[in-house]
Amino acid sequence: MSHDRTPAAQSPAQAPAGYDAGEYPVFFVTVDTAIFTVRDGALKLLLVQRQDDPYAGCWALPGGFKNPDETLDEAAWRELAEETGVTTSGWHLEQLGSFGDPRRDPRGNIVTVAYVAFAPDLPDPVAGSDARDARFWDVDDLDLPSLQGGNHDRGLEDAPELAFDHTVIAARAVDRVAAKLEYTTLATAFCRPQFTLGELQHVYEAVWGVRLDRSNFRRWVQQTTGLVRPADTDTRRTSGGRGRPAALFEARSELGTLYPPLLRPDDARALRPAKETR
Amino acid sequence: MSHDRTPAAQSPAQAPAGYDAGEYPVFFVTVDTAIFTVRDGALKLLLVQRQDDPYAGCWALPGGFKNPDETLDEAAWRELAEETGVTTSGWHLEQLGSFGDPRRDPRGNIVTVAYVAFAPDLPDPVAGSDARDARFWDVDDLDLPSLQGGNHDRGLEDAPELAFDHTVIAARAVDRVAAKLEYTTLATAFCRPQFTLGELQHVYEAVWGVRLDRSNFRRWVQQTTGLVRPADTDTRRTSGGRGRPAALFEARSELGTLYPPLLRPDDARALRPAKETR
DNA sequence: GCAAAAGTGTTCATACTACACCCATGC
DNA sequence: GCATGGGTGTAGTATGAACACTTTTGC
Repeated sequence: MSHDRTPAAQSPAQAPAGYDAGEYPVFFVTVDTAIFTVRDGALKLLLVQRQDDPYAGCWALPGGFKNPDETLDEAAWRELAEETGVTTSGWHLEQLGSFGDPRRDPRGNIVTVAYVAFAPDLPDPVAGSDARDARFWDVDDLDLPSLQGGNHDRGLEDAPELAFDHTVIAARAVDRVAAKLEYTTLATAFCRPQFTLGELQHVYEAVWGVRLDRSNFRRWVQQTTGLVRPADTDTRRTSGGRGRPAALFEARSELGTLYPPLLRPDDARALRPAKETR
Repeated sequence: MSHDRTPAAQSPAQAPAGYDAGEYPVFFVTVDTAIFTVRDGALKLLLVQRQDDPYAGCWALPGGFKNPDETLDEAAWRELAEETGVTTSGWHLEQLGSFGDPRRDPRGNIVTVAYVAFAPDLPDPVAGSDARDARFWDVDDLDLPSLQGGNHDRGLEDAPELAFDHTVIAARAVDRVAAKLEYTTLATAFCRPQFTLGELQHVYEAVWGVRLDRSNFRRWVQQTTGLVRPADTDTRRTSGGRGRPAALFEARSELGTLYPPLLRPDDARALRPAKETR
């Protein structure tokens, strides 16, 4: 769904009920979602290649128009389902921020509300009817601007060209993910229902781009309340099939605050932009 | 400005340029801002009392309609200036989130983008033409819902009744403030250009509702890079006029990330809702 | 002198870092 | 056996909490 599909429209584009036309300016409202997953030791972002103008051929975050009879969250869930086939399951989906620059869409005044979603590991996406292609991109292969005015345009060869202001949105989204790993249980959202501590550690390492000490990571996870709980089953091997089989754990709650947090080393803050809205 | 003033409208409320009417649903877009200050050792929130229906007599966050020719940030700054008379100075203003429940406004489909602003200490606000009154409220006197499903309706006597979904927005805003003190330089935004370490500590104590050890706070502030810098002037006494005069400091930058953060004690997390978006 | 707030130092317990070492599996 | 990843322990250091003491002002 990339801004070009007709939503289940029921009301014509007049002024919303309750106001006379002409009283205040009106806007289209869209919802765009940055869907992340961790695969092959790297953080991946789902992008769809646009079929039609504007920005035909460019890559964009999946999104669509808000309906008058749904909340913003519901619109994001609906678009997520349409895009990935996911039934409203245990995924984590949260609002990132809104963007309303009048020049952000050449067609006119469109305010978009950006969301961020986190997926364990996904079957490869299918391109929708309005999309030429759809795939997960390694975020390190995207040419995203640094949030603190650093080096945009790193001279990447195969970096896709992004539509609209989606480079800005994607950069903010990547930053949000990295920041939230520190003080929330978000990392478990990238794992399947049952996971090993090694898999969980790989999430942190992939998102932050660092190596963590296995022993210390273990200790931190287990003494941090509300993060994981041992699964009451047997063990299985993972990570290829080598090594000793690992114990399984499961996430404890939906999304909680961690105390103490796991602060990334400050060199990991430099690589991926640090400041943000949280 | 409380949803009822005509913005500097230039385009009639038809579909935005570039699209045919009827193609997609349209919405009004408003901007509401939670303006905080610290006064008398407590965190205060600016509310205006509505003159007209809906919710006449109720208190609301100051806000207004977005214009078609401005970004969301610009709209928030404009409303902030209209409300407080502040020229676009060094204030900190950031987006909180958007709310688009179709039932949030009885007049119809209005999507609002909420902002949070931080003021050092403000001359008392003047009620606008559309407002019956305007004043700072102690956040502890507001009946805000806990974000983690806790105790709403604490049986406060003089708690004002809030319009629309502004209890939810205000609760999220309070939570955002408390969370951002931990790992950003936000606390300095509540201080005047030059301040003492005691004043800075009072900000933390007021927002978190705790007492901090003076000695440890001092040490933390001074060893944390990028938070404060000594002002090159003489000293002055503060806090009433008692005690030894204190050295003055000034904020170092706009809004930075703190490393290490100053984590509030976990009992302070329970009082004010903890989880949040950052 | 006394109260109040600023400024400095010291102690002690805890938490974090960086390793070293053993275990269980596939090949 | 060997490579690979899981699991446990430990010494040294850094960090943070609690508290004692001194200094400078107003009254």
